[in-house]
Amino acid sequence: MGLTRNRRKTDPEIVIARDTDSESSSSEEEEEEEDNYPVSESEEEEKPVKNGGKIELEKSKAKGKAPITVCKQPGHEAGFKGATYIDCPMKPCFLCKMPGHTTMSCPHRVVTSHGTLPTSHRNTKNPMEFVFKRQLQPRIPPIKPKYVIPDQVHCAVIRYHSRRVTCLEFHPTRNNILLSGDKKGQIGVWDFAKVYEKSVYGNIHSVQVNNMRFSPTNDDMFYSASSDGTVGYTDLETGTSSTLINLNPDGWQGPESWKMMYGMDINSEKGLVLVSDNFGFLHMIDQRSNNTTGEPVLIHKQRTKVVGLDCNPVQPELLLSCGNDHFARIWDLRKLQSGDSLNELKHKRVVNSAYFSPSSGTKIMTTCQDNRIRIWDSIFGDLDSPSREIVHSHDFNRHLTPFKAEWDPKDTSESLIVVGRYISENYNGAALHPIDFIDSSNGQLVAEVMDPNITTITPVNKLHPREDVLASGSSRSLFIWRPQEEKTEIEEEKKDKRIIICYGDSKKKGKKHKRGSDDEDEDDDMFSSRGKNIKLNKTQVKTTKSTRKTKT
DNA sequence: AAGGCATGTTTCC
DNA sequence: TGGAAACCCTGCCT
Repeated sequence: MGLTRNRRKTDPEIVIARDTDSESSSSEEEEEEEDNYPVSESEEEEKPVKNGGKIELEKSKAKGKAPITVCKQPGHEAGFKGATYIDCPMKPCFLCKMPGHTTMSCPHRVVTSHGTLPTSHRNTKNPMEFVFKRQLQPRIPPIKPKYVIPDQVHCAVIRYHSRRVTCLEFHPTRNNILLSGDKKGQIGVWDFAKVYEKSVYGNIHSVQVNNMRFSPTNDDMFYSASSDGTVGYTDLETGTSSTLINLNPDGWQGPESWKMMYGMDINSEKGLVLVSDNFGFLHMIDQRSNNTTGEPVLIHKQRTKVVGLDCNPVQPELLLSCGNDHFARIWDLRKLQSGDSLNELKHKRVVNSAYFSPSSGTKIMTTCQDNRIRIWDSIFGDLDSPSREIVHSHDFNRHLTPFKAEWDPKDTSESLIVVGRYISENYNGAALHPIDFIDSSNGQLVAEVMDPNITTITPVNKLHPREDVLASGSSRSLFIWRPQEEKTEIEEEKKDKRIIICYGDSKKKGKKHKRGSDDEDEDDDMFSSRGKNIKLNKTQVKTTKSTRKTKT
């Protein structure tokens, strides 16, 4: 049953254009931009001229050598043996968090149905459910379209950001413009059609960008919410930015009082920018005046982060929020009052994201830190328990941007979702972290997308609103994936020029990386060095083609 | 070039 | 309740 393994069937097409004309010209361009980066944090100053964005694979191997003892029992350990993770038998399964088995033998690890849990005690006789079935169901095509999976790296900017990517946003009308925010507060604007056209705005925020939205009334402007406690309103072309809210007008008074902006969405009907903070409050900005309206409303537990906001695409007065108090909540903006949500969706752990389905707005999907994606098939039905729970590895980790499962906005059946996977899989000796496409209506894994050159975890993913394009942020790099295409030789050639490698902090001290020195093995970028590594692994199995997975 | 460690957030007790 | 422990895949620095 249609599990397509979207791994390369042929040689990886992406070649790093090192020392070619195109590449060096790109690096010139690179420099120009990077000179404009403000160096805001002192730690940045101390960076060495050249840092090793080196070979993760070796690292993980190294890990095997220093096993972590995770229980008191002597001899019990956990860690990587090669590319395979071995768990401590005393700990609950790393995937589903249930005791009694290890990750390798987890029942949710079955290849085809990536661990859907059966519906529990659903009340199918609920009248609202009936109404839903009669009135709304007919609008949803019963036959699922054939999924087109963007499974090939089409272009990339390696080490584009100086810190890990935290959020992505496609331009609402210009198909090839991608916004990316990072941990440091910088925002990238990349035209991925003209691959080399990109810029980074470093003075909008001082720390982590958590969410970005384009203005529905002016395509050239976007909002951004940041952990610096501000909401920025920025001109896409010039980077000229104004601050619409600042929750820390008196500056740093210690961690107890420092406020941060997390969730953000726009209610275009009312012309409101909705933003949520780390103290449990919702703030509103009037788009016309660019000023706050009304008082902040407590929508989640006091002093907890409200990480996500989502306005219903059909009924914009319906707001979905989620946060660290283990709840997702549905609100009616017309009668928004603290404690007065329409519904409370309880979770076992922190809820990283909660989204209405993109076209009908009648489904809800949440990503929770208990390694489950939850689906409610109808907001009109029984919301006490989700319609489905899909066990999926997307653990919280301090080094990673929290994972969020995202709908495919183009899938009219509202079932295809994309989400990065935390736990690695042994693909012919290489530990890779695929990006999973899941049919959320049944939990089936539709495709696992990966590239042997990307060995980092990819927690940030977004599907294009109109085209078969996936954008993903992995560590400091951005990737654009498209479906496999017929390859002409011209295409092949072009591909060489589709990967941009940024030498990041190298120039901070006015010193250039050793570009001119005809660097033999100087590829400190992840794409090429990883590629090499994979080759090593391939030779082990005596083939230079196919990185076919050897999973059992 | 292998190893140390800063880092933040959540859960545990 | 607050303080401490845990943390499985970062990335930088020595």
